[in-house]
Amino acid sequence: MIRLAIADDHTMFVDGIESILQEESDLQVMGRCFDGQEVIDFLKDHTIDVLLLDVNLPKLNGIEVCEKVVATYPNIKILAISMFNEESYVTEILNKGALGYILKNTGRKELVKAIHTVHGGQSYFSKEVTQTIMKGLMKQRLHQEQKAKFFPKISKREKQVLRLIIEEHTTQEIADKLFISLKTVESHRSSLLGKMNARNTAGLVRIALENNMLD
Amino acid sequence: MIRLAIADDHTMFVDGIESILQEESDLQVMGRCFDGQEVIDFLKDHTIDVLLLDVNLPKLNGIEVCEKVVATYPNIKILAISMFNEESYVTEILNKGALGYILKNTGRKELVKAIHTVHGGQSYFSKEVTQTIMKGLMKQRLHQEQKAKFFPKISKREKQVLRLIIEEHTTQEIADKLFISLKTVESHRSSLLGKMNARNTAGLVRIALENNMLD
DNA sequence: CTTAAAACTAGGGGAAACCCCGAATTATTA
DNA sequence: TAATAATTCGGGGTTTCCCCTAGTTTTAAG
Repeated sequence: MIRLAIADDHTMFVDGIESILQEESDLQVMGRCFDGQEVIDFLKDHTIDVLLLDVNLPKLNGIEVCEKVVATYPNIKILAISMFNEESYVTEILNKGALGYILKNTGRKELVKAIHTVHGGQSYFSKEVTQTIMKGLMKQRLHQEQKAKFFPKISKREKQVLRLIIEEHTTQEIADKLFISLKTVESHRSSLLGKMNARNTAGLVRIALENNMLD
Repeated sequence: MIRLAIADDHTMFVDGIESILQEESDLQVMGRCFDGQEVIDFLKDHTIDVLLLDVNLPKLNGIEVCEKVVATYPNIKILAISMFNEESYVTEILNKGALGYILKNTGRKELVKAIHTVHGGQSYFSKEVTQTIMKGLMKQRLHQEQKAKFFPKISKREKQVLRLIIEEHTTQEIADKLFISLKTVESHRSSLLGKMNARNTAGLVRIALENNMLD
C-alpha cells in the first residue's frame, strides 16, 4: 500500500486525481494540500510514501516545499506535477530532490506508473520533459562553448566593475565603492570593452545581460 | 440527463473531471477533446447540452471555439473553465457567448451546481470571477493610469533611438541613420532617461532588455 | 473646435566616457 | 624561472553623453 498526499491549489484537479487514484487498490490518498504551507503542516502529523507536488503553489512554491520536505523527510519520494514543460522549473525542482516530473497532460495509466516508479526510488519523466532536459543540457554546453570562445576570461575585478556599471553607477562612484582610482576603473572599463568586443557602455550592458555574465 | 463534453488539453484534468461527473446520475460525459479543433470535429457527429471549455486550448483557443460553437449550435450551453482569473479572458469569452466561467480551484459540488445552472440557461460565475468582473469595470481606467505611470509610453521615434543605442550606435550615427540632428537624438535620449527612470546609458539598456521593450 | 499635452525638433554648456599613451606591482601559469 | 595576465595609476586629448531651455507640430481631450 502506497500512501500519498496531493498538493495543488486547484480543487478540481485534486478532486480528479483523488478520484482516479481511488480506483487503484494499492494507492491510498492520505491528504490534500492547497498551498505549500499546508504541506509542511500536514507532514508533521502524517506519514506518507509519495508526495504529488505541483510546482506552482501559493505561499510556498513547489520548489521551496520540495527542498524542505527532502531535508526533513528523506524517505518521502516526490513526484512533481506541472502544467509547464519549462526547463527552469524542471531543473530546479530536480536539483532540490524531486524524483520525477510529469505534466498535467499525462494519462491516468502513466500517472499510476509514475507513482510506482518513484515509490521504488527511481526517476520518472514524461516524454516531453525528457526532451526539455536534453535541450537544456545541449543549450548549456553550446552556451558555455560560445562563452569560452568569445569571452575567455573576465577577471574578478572586471566583473565587479561590470556589475556596478550595469547598476548605473558612474566611473567615479565605482572608484569610490572599490577604493581605487578613477583611472583604474577606466582601465577596467577599457579592458572590458576589448574583451567583450563592445563599442561602448550600451554594448557592455547588452552583451553582459544576453550572456548572463554576472553569475 | 445532461449530455456533456469536456475540452481541456490536460489529460489528467479531463480524467479527473470525468471521474467526478460519473458519480452524478443525471450527467453523462459524451466526449473528451484535447484541442480546439477536436471540439469542432466532435460536434459534427454528436449532440450535447453543455460544453466544459478550457480557455487555453491548443490549435484553436477557447475563445475562438466558443465563438464558432455558439454560431453553429446555439442550443449548446458553454461553461468556461480556466486556471486564470484574468479579466481579459473572462470578458472575452463571455462576449463570445459563454454562459459561465469557473476556476479550476472550484470544488466538485460547485462544479455540478454550475453545470446545472448553465444548462438551465442562466449564468454562473465563481466568487473570484465575479469580483474580477466588477474590478475590471470599475478600475479599468485607474489600472491603465497606474501602468502608464510606472511604464510611460515610449514614442515611435524614441523606440527607434533606443533600439539603435542598444545596438551600440553612437548618437552621431543614430542622427545620420534617422536623418535628424545630433541634438535631436540627444533630446530623445534625455526623454528616454526620464521616462525609464534611468541614470545613464547602462540603465537605459538594462531596463529595456529586462522589460522586452523592443517588441 | 479649442486647448492642453505630448512628440519631435534643436542648441549651449558642462560632465562623463572613451582613447592612446606609458608604467609599476602582484598573481598566475607554463 | 620566465612569460603572461591582473591590478593599479597617471597625463592629455577627443568624443559622447547628459541637463536645460525652447520652438514647432501632432495628438488627445474637453
